[in-house]
Amino acid sequence: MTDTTDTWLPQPDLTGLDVGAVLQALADPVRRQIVRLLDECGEATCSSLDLPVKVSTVSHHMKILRESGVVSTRLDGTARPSRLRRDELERRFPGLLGSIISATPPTA
Amino acid sequence: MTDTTDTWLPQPDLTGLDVGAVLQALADPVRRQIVRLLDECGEATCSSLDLPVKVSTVSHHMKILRESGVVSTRLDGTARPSRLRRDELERRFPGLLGSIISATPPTA
DNA sequence: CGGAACTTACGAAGTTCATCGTAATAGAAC
DNA sequence: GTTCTATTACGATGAACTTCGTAAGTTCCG
Repeated sequence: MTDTTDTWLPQPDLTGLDVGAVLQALADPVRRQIVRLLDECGEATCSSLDLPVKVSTVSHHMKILRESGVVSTRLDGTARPSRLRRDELERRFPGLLGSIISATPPTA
Repeated sequence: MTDTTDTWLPQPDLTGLDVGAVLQALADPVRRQIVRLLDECGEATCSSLDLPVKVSTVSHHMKILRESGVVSTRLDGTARPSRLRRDELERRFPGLLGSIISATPPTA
């Protein structure tokens, strides 16, 4: 995975990560749920996630997560599977993502 | 310090800390600045902090930080000095506070 | 080519939030 | 007791955010 031949949607690089944007992204409960689900399944599209909001809203949240640097989104036909940027986040904000995931219950 | 004879304003206990409330509290740039300043000076009142907002606004932010469990506020005459709940936050969300503080520049 | 499926951009509605000024409260000092 | 200072509660205002429905753009497949 992480095939370099894949095409990706625009996203900030490691040095461009802003702690304010990341925290604001993770402050929303739906987005934390997305993060938790991606942590479990590895990769998912907006429509494949089981969330209590409409797909267009999930797409909006995924965009915020991507632009803040929390997730990467790959182009695969009409699908846009996203995954966590776990290693990069860990390097930039050690412990942050892990604490949040382990503190986010499945029913939040 | 942390004299048990002191009186404190109401605050959630360790098990009552909600990751959503903490992240929402730390998502605001002014509140992150307060956290950074408290990390430096140890304890401070609303009026003693050098911030680009009015004191009444600082009081509002300090209340949010206190109710989310990020700071403790002690009663000392008319003053209400607050300090970080560093150890408790570290036990509940390991690495979170440190990552945020080190990623929050003095001019944010 | 034509249609179906997936995603997102856009506009709108309702809510939440940051900020301020003012007023009220509580302690300290005289 | 009175006055002064420090803090906070309250109301208002304007911005930002979440959510939705709809429409538009892409890709895949008969």
